[in-house]
Amino acid sequence: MDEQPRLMHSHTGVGMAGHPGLPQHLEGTGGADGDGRKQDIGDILQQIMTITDQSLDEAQARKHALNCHRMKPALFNVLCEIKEKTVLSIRGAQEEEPPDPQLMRLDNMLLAEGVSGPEKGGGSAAAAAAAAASGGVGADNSAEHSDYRAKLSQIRQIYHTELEKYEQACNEFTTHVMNLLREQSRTRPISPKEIERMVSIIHRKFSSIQMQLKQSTCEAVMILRSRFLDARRKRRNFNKQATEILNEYFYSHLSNPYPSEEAKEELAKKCAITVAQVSNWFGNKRIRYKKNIGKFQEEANMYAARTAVNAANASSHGSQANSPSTPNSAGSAGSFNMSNSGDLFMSVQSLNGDSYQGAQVGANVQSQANGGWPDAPTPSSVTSPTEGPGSVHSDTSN
DNA sequence: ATACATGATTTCTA
DNA sequence: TAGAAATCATGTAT
Repeated sequence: MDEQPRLMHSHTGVGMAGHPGLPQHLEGTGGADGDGRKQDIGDILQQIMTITDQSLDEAQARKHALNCHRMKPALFNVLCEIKEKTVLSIRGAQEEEPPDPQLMRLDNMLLAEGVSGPEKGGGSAAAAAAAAASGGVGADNSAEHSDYRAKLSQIRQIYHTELEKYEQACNEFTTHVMNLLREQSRTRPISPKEIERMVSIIHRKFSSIQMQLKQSTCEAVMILRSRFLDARRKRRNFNKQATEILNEYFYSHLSNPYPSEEAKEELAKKCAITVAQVSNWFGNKRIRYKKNIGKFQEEANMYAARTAVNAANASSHGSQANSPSTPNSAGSAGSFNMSNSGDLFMSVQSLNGDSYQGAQVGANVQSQANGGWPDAPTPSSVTSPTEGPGSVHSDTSN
């Protein structure tokens, strides 16, 4: 650092502070030694022009020589003048960029997903929100959530280290360029504004890289979300017990398989699923049963038989006077009222008749099924829509 | 690989 | 707004 870099100040004019006694006008130095000076300037320019062709050491040496050359201040002034004249065109390129809407969107999303926000909390909050939206399934849900959170924090960590890396690289590069410019300002005039501009260009470049990082982070989060939190994707079949409970209710209320709100809650509790899932299940079951009764006959028989056994046990144990409530659950008796006795009776019948053949019992169940459905399909075999111990039609049409 | 089963979602209707 | 119907997307058995 033998010499301070001399930055060009706007409109400083040709008289540079660091160069007292400079010739104000080169062209004014005519006469005898004019030719000599022209020759000198020609040399300098030639050296400048060829400086890039030389090796680094050579160039360094040449640079030093140029810096020490007696004509150097004069050349510097000429460059200053030229710069003064061309600075307008540079200024034209300067513009204030508005905040990029896409970048803002990415930032917002990363913030919302808890990737770029304050340490923890954000992520778990987002996960909880998403879980609530997807209608969680209780136990195994929390495991998936911790998995989700772990993955999210992994993304978060990668994002932050990458971001830091980019920022560091950006700073390093900026200081490097600024040093370079300062260094160059010894031989050519550089205004602070130019440096500022250069820095902003560098920052723009790096911010576009950052944007790519943000973009890919967003994508990763979206993929993670859809993979872990989209209810459809992570559909799990209910466990056997839950399905049995639901089926038992369905087939023992076949004449009116529309559980009340309380009944749904009860079922949801027993099955460890949500009320909405119970509603879904009954919706699906009703429509699928109705669409293809034949296919469900075996199942219907099975549950009817099971219900019958339960009922038989119940009646043989206690007094049979007021037993016809819920077949298998005392707790839910209150809401399961209508048509229970009919179902039960039928089931018992079919069992007692020791003809536990799919077709026969199926016919029983089916005849029952028409009872209360708003628009149940009426299979030709079914004749008695009300109750049907006697209406066994041996429907085997499947 | 395929077909079927099944829970969830969407759209429509009364 | 609950439920029917159609559809989607995944789970599972073959």
